[in-house]
Amino acid sequence: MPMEKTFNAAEAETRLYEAWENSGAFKAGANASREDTFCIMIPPPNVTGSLHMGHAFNNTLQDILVRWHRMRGFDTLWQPGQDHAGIATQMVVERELAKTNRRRTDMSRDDFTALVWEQKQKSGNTIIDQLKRLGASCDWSRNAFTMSGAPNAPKGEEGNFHDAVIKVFVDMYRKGLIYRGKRLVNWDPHFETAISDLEVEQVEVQGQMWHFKYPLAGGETYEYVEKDEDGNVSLRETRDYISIATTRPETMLGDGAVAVHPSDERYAPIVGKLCEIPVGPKEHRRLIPIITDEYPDPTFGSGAVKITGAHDFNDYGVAKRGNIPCYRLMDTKAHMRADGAAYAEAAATAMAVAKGEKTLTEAEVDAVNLVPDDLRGLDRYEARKRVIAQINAEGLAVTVLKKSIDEETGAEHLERIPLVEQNKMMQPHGDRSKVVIEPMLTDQWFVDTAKIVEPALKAVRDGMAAQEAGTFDEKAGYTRILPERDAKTYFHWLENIEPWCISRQLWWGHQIPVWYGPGVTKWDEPKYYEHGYLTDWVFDDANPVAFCAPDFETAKTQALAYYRAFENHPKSVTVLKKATIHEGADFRESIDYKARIILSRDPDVLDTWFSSGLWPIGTLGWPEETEELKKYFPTDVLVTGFDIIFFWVARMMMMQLAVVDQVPFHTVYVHALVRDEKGKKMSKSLGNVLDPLDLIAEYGADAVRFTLSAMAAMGRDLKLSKDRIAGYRNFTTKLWNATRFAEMNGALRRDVGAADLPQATHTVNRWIIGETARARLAVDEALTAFRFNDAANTLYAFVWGKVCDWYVEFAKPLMDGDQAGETRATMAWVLDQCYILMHPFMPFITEELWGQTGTRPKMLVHADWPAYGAELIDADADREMNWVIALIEDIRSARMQMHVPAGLKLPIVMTAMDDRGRKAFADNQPMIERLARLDGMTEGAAPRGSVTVAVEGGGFAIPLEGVIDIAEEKARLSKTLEKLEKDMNGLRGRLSNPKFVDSAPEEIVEETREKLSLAEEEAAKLKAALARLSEIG
RNA sequence: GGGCGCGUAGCUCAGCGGUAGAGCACUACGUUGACAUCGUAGUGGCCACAGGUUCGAUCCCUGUCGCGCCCA
Repeated sequence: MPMEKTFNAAEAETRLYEAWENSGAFKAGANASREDTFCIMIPPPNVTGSLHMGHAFNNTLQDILVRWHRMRGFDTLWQPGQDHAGIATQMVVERELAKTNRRRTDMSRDDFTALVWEQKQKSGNTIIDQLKRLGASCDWSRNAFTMSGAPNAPKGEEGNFHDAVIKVFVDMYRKGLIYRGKRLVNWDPHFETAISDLEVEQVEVQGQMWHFKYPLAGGETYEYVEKDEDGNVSLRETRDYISIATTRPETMLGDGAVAVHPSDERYAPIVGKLCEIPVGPKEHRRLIPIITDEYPDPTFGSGAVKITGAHDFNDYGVAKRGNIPCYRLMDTKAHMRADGAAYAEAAATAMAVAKGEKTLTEAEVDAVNLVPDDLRGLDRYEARKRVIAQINAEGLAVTVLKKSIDEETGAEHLERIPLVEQNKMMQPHGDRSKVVIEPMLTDQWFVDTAKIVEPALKAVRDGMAAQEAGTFDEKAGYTRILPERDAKTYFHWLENIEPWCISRQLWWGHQIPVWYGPGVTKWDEPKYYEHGYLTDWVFDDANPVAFCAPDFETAKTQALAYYRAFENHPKSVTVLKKATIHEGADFRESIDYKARIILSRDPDVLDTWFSSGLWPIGTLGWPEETEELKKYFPTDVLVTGFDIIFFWVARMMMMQLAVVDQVPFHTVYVHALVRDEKGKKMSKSLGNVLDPLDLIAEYGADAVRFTLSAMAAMGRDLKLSKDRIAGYRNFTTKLWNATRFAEMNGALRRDVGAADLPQATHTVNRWIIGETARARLAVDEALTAFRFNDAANTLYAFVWGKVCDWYVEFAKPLMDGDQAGETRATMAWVLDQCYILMHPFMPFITEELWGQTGTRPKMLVHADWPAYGAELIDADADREMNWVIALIEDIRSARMQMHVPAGLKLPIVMTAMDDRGRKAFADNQPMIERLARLDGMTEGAAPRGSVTVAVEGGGFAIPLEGVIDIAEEKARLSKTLEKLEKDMNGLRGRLSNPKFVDSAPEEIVEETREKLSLAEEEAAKLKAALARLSEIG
């Protein structure tokens, strides 16, 4: 059955993908013919996600590497999977609940996570199916999930990723690499969870800055002096206050101090004194100290900064340095706190602290609610309004004079109004919730990154050094990041690493394997406790003890050991040594003094990136010593976007090194962003998103893939336009039609086995075999260096520019000559090579052509990648064909410029020619005549009125008496000559410079001389031709 | 403010010490045993600017001007 006229991508893609999958073509180790392994871990997409252009790009590159290695016989694994995307997934389910007016908190945690699992099972396959449409050759039988094997995972979600995550947490905890502490974190009031710095987006907003007066305690006054740049006094007044600027007046309630720069002379007289926070009930106004710190910028605002340690990162630093208490003002929804003792009592406590009469523990400070009773429970923005109103009402706002003119009377009014500056400012927003992040002092778990960062830095330092030195070794245990620029990003981040907050106040995720029991305070002598027991110890609820273990039973064992270690005084009635341990919701409620101890599990879950940080070992079955782990770990290449170098790459490096003491991969290839054709980032709100699936439907997956690879210049964003994709779709059609031509001419390998190299004698055939070898070398070299665009462009130029444009044309007249047999064999071989070399880039059409053109022992996906190289390049054939091509191009060009009708066949006269030229012409005369539209060649002098074609080794004349426009031909020759002479001048200039001849490398000088002599030769011919023309014209 | 980049043909970009390449777009002409999703020919560049190093700079160095991105 003859081939269809074009490739039907939509029909073939599904069919071919199924054929690959059904035959197990993508399974780990499929087609392996050598010991070497090659393993890529997919960057796990969110389980609720769908394929976007970035994924398409990322996975196309991975697939190219994977298919290339698989064809080369490597034992290859492309490990797929998805991550559970804590916040994002929980958000999807909560949004779904909201449709029926339900909330997560209306149900139990287990019921909620069951719903999330349902959602996962509903949407988890979407992205997998999409990746399949792209042609991704992952081993889907090994598909992994970062929550697999979690305690309440439904059937079909078994696996041991959960075990791996928990084991790592426990191990790191025991090694002291994980700790819990009260820290200022980015709090998302919408999701009511902490999020990491990396999940915060800074957004520029129009902000307002209020200026308030903090009166000095006891009505004290001081001389406030301002000086200009020259040191002259520009303002001097007596003040009884210090002026503060703030963008967040509601946080004034939690101020612990006012800070000024130590060098700021304006405030020197009042440093160390107390001032009053100008808000809250008058009778309980709090006093706070004026301190010095390097943080305040004397040139900004008033130079004095209020310090609210619990709600601002900079202030937190100042508070820590100055030992200033951090009073938390808000609850998890960022509403003003409504808990704890009444304001009067809280304010009194805070006063005592400020005066140094009292010190509080961290927990005690946190219990102090300094929100005045009338503001309790309000939203933070509502509270802000009220605070401002109260201060203004009291006349404690800094004011400015404002002039207004009465429109009727024309009278001027001057009034004082509060100073409110309008400033652009950066405000933190949650990248998922889009609400304003509230810095919040909370208990969280942290990875002590400072302790594990060094090996991760060293591995890449070593890898980059080796790369630089050209001694890079994949097995050396270090890692390189390509392009180099991204290694800089990596270093920069890791060298300035902050502790990593890994706890999230979510329900969906790996629950932290820590159980809390009550602390124990032990006395030297037994006392009668309030319940009437005689005892030498008492539980201390405020300071619980943590037991970290993989499961409750183990935690229980630890707890027993812990509690029993408290020796009991012989006189004690209660005996801790006989303590029993139970698991429960809240140990505080369940303690009794017969030492029945309740352990309650930390409700928080781990940051998703903590689990995806273990992706390389976790997907391979760690902590079990699986075959796959032994075989494929460390993996080879990670292909990822630059935007998750911090999120993921750095953390994988740190964690794999910390857990198994090995780098997870030897090479990280970082690619850039796919943008729209105008260079804008694709975003839903801009509406400029190109959906890869639409593009695949329109142009075929091969065209989309090829476009992405052809544009994948390292480290450069790619601007994607449909025109470009259409161009590469045309390329697939070109290959298809070249095959059709071969089919029509019986030049296919039907029923021929492996693609053996044909025995070619004709120059044309020897030449294209050499070109094929060149292409294979270039593709391999490019892919080895991760230069996907070079590889793709090499293939484009070879298939279209060499095979289709020239070889197929040259072959036409050979199809019924003496060399017909070898030409058919060569064409079949060349096309096979095209399919093979193109397959990693365009898997579908090449597999289809492979199948349609012969009965093959294996599918193309498993075809052997060729190993031939320079030995197939025939220098003589090369030279000859290049001469022929140049001649044809020159004749075509001359004809076109002389306006010779395209269909007119012309005779040609060889005016002079060396032996090599004669041979080249004779060998290829039918092709030259056909492609240059010639009709017979004679030798002799150039006839009157002919155009001249100069080639290496000689020249031709094409008689055009009557057709030729002499002026036009003169212009044509002059133009060429002019260009040539310009070149020659440059070359002569260089050669006549003794410094050039002396210091430039010999081969450059030689090359320059050759160029000049060739140019001179051609120029002479052109001049002769011009002279002839002058005679007649 | 700090860091990392980028300014090359109308557009999108390669190249990165030996006087510039591709694709698309554009113009003209279309015939030959696959292909109009095509063929042939052509137009188009002080390689941002100014200095420096070098026999030689689009390429290396310094500065200036524009433009991105990341982190504050």
